[in-house]
Amino acid sequence: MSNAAFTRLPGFRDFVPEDLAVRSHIFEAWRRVSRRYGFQEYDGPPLETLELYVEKSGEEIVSQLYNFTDKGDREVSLRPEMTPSLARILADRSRALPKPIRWFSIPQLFRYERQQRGRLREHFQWNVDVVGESEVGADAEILAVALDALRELGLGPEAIRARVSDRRLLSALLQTAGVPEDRLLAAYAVIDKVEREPPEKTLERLQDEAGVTPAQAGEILALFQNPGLDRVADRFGDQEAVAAEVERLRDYFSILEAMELGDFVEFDLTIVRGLAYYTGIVFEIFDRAGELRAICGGGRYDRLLERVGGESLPAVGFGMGDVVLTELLRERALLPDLGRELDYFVVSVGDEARRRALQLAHRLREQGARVAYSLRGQGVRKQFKSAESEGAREVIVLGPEELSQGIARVRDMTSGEEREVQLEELERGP
RNA sequence: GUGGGCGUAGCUCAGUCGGUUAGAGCGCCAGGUUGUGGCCCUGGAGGUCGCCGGUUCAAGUCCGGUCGCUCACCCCA
Repeated sequence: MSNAAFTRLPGFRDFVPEDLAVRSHIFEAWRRVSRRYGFQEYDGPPLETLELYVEKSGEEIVSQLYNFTDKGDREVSLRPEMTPSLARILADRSRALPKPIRWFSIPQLFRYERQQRGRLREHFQWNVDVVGESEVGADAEILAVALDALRELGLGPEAIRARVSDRRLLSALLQTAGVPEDRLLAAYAVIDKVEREPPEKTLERLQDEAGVTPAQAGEILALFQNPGLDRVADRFGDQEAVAAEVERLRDYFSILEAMELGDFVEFDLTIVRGLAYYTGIVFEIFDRAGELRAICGGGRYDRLLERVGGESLPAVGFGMGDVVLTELLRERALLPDLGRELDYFVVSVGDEARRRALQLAHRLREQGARVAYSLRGQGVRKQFKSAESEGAREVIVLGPEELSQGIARVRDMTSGEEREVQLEELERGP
């Protein structure tokens, strides 16, 4: 293999033109959709103080930070997620900004952990946030942005689905079912695993970790075995706290219905999300086949800004990574041909024609055309081969014959058709 | 962090029981006479067989370690 002296760091990627083209394809879709919804792009530094993450993100993230001590003896970390930076930035200036604040970013994020499929030490993540709006319309808008971007990339409701829950509802349900308030987080952790663990295990863990009786554990488990907002309403709707949360979620779903995105979304109480700062509606978007990790995850985090020392502002947002998304698009053959492309390749015959060809190329480039030619004298056959491999749509042939008539021969490389065009006309442009 | 699988050319892979100078296809470069690409023909470059050590007269092949990749677990941006 390669000379082992210089290797890429594990979990990091090179982007050769072919790969960068895929990345750009995705970024461009993200930016287009962001702007369509009226969001503005921002960025921050990739390196932050370690402190920014220690308490805000939860213990799980902290143990996987890509952190170190810098030369000024500062404890620093490459950013593992964007939200704390956003909170920090807004803490300074949110007061002066018109609300709601609608910002997006495409940061490169880092984590120090063993890489596996869909999970590297570095990735790009599209972050979209609405800050300063507590109503459910903001929650719906956020999910709509995420879904529209995926649609833009060719993923319809047959390919992906958004699973939505609400921490407030879950908390109300769990407390109604007997989970003490100080055990809620522990209960979330159990529920997060409901899909992947056998029911007996869940029952056991609910008793051990969430501190409920066997009967209560059974009741909680039943909630997840019979999902559906209506069922929840039927069973617990008489509880005021639960009823209010159910009502809000119904609003949320009806907004998405109105946006014609209803086919993508479903209520799913097992969606918890690991991050400690979520406070309301949370969601994750998955491929329907269920083969890949989550493509996107987000939710409401109403307390984070004040915790970072800013104004108390409600916020909702999501992150969508490039790694899993690229895998899914590749799997579904949704990546367009992103090869080299040239408008013209100029082929010249002889020295005099070559000089004229350089002038022609220069003028075409001034018009914005993508133009290339052989950088050294080569036979016509060879020049045509280069034109082919560089993806030229048309080849312009300039030789003594053409020069004497003031024309150029233009060959369409797809059809093979060739026509004569006045040089002046070519240089004047379209 | 724990466990499994895999490392031979840029890519996909072959390589017999351990035996001499490690192969193929694709790709790349050059040529097929300075007027026409795709197809075709000819030639070429490119490998310390991931790395280090061990066994052996002899290691791509067997053993140990290590690094990398990968899958699962843990966890989840």
